[in-house]
Amino acid sequence: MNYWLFKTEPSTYGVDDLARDKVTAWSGVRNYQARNFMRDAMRKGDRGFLYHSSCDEPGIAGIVKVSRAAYPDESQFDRKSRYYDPAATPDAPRWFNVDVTFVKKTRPLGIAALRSQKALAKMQILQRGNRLSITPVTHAEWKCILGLLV
DNA sequence: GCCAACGTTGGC
DNA sequence: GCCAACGTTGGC
Repeated sequence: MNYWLFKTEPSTYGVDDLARDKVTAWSGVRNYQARNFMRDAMRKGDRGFLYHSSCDEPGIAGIVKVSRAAYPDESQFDRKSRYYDPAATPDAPRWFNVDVTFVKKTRPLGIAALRSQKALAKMQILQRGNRLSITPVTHAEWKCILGLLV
């Protein structure tokens, strides 16, 4: 089983939205590296943190699980969507998404608290200039953060 | 609002 | 294929 971090802006779709929906297609990812993580490396049953960015309290806000492996992202075919991609066709989809299921809302664990942990020094989300919306989390990082949430 | 960092675009 | 310009991201 692998661990991941899903970054999202709570003003668009945050942990409370997922708690309400229970499951959602993690669509709209338009970055090749992040797509490749979903398409090539994510498996059903993987776990992840939900991370809130571009908000008052950036940090970890919830725990999720991957409930369906990658499949073509419907929004790439939708002309009305901001994620529409004219170069994508159903026969040759360019973008993929997994389904993410709500596990639980955590107490907010802010970026400063994360930075204060030596064990998390190399965590991708904390690196300078990081912009990837999906990043792998190591088992050690996962355990460290779970410990902080107890 | 600022600024650093990064990905994408497009001219050549 | 190079690289400058541009747009976006995201913490502060």
